Amino acid sequence: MIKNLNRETSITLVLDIIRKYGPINRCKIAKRTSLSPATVTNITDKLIKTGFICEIPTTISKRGRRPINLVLSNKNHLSIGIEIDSRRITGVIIGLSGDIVRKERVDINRSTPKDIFKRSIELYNSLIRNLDKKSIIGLGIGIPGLIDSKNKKVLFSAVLGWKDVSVEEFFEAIDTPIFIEDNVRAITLGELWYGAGIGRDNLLCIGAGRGISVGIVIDGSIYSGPNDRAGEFGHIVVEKDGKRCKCGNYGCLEAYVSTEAIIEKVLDGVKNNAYTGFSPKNENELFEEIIYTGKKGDKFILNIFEEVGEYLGIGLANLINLFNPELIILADELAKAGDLILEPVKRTIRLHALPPIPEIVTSKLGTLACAVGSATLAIKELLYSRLDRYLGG
Amino acid sequence: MIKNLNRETSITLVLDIIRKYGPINRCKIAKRTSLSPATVTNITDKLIKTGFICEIPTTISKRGRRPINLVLSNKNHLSIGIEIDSRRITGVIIGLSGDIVRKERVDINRSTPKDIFKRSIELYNSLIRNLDKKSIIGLGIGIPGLIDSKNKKVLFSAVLGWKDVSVEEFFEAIDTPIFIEDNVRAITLGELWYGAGIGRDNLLCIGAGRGISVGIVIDGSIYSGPNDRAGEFGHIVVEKDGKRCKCGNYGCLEAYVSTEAIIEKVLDGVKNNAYTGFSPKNENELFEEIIYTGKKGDKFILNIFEEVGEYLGIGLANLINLFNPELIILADELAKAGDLILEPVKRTIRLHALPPIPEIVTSKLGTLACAVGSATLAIKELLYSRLDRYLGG
DNA sequence: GGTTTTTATTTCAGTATATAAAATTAACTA
DNA sequence: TAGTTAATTTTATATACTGAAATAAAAACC
Repeated sequence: MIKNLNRETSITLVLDIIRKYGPINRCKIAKRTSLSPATVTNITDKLIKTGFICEIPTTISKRGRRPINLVLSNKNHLSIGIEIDSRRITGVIIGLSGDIVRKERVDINRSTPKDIFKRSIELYNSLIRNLDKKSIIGLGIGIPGLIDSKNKKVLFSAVLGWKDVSVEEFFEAIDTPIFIEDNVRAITLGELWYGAGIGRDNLLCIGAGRGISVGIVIDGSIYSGPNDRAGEFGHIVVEKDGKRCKCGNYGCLEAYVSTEAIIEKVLDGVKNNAYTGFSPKNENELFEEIIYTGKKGDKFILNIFEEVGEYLGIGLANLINLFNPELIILADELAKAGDLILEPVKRTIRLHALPPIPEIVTSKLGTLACAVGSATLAIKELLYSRLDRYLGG
Repeated sequence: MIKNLNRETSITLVLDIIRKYGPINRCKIAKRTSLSPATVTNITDKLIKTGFICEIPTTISKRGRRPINLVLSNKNHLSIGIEIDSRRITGVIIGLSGDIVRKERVDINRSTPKDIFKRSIELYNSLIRNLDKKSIIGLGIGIPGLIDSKNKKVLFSAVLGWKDVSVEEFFEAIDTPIFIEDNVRAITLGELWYGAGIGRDNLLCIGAGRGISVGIVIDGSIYSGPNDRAGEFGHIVVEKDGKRCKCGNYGCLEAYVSTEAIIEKVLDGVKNNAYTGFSPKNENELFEEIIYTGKKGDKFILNIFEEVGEYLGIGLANLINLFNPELIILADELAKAGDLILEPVKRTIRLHALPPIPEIVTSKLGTLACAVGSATLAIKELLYSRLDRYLGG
């Protein structure tokens, strides 16, 4: 049990400031936390001794004693993150400040939970070879679908074709805390702590791939809703009595905006002899090929992104009107399209969203976002809930 | 300045529990706050001495010493709330537990800020006659429009026809802290603390009248967004390229769902000899008359509510998919329609929202919601930020 | 009816955290 | 070299929180 609640929160407060605004010196931490400099000295001493943070030399030269900057340390505590999707498993090791220490990726075909988790454990073991096991603080796993992260269950995953899969049992052999999360929330956390969202407190992260959902950051933390069902962006209605969606309803955003919808449109066009330079080659890389052709200036493809962008723009305008975010990050597959999709999106937003229009950017962590974000799950848990175990001994 | 941050937060914690779950005894407070019983005794002693809470006798009879229940006290601290809208000014006095001590309402026609605030001050003085001025903790004012509550400015109000009105100067004569807030957020706060939302932490409160917006409650507190622009529910697009909205765009929810849109539809029908028993009488009470006719079973009116309800249902389904709220409260003018609108709304929601479908209810505070919520602004500020001033001396 | 059990609350001594104020350190400057 | 400025640390102090024991107040038991 936590022996003293206040001490815990003060330490977390300081760590939070260092994470968000580091490198930062003790004086500034004191100001930001409204703790006294004396307290900051006490806390940072402990944190340095336990290896969470370290001092780095300052070169700036004003008058007075030079401030000593503090940053999260990447040396003593490492976290592992694994992204599972239908085509591959991606693993990373990151330090507390989000630096990627190692990364590995394996392609997969099989898709039974048992097979996939077996490959995941192989990947985990490969990643941590030669590492001091004491430095590993946890393993986070990002999985597309409906996740019960508290009970470590995959309730449903359309992409993987899973239903009611309990994750914990598969990882019994691994002697480190395990965390699972829905892939888009993992991406959101990754971008918030270590990516495009650093220093922001209210942002939305759009995970657009086969499905489309939104990671919601409110006052610096991820909002999942009381039943973890928040962020079902794909099924908001943007056109009453519109196109039929896979969910059975009509006019859902996902019916218009998803890699599948785009691929379908393109293939339809090709089949009907549309004027385009696109011809499908690798079954598995269709979307990437479409983007490639689009970026070369293919009018047919450009038009499709124009259309899709308009729908996505309406969806984002709705989000802006509701959430008034500082920033919107476009992530996952669709983000690969870059300006191809961003341009029409931004144009539509200007028409439909009430000002202020937030910045809209693509993912900074790119294809590693989910794995990094998953690793961040363990770091977050450590910094917010498990600190005492490290500070006590 | 707050002398000791930790003490402050513990006291607030305890007060919060008493507010949300009171009447409640010290033992249960200790469990809920994870403070020790000893600490709870200390804190509650202080709170009793300063008149924030009081003990009430317990009648239940189990084994063991009877618990002593604690509740917020209505005796020593009172808050005034005033709602300003285009047709009337409504004032209430409430105690800390939300009990309405007094209420008054005046009709107005004039609408210059100066006139309206003059009437508001008259109302204020009338409300507080014979009261011990020391017991008054503040005055909250709810105003429809875009409010800068920090700087106490009305940036824009379509309903009142105001732009850039600084509120503070008008109330210089009043010697109590003043708070202003957008009317829907005030309603939301009122319902959350003292109305249909008691004990809930994640809910949405739909303020539907001439305009339509949503008060968002996340983890027990109201989310306004970094620029106070969150909740612009009226301008989310539910039908791409749909009906033109006053804002200039097409397909906004507000174009379909608002008292104005309903009145317009009804009058149109009457003009075109629709088969209906409705005939407009009092220019100012049109909407109430429509509801009255509808509740009598008039098919024409019922159909209109059916149509409008379908649009509102789609809007709410979108909110449910995004926010996964525990509860949705329908408030303001449209709430007066009750089941007339709730039935079609619920039906549409079942079609378009992903489960779990939250409870959907109408405002509990009714026409006093905004005034009560405005008064709550002062109470909230007192409990969260001004406690030390009372506990110190 | 008195004793025991149960539960709620309070007392009290001890611990530890935060603070203010003063001291120290470490730079630059005149 | 002394003076100025700014960052950090030291020190003594105050106090919030806790655990454990004590007390209070009820019902249950014999």
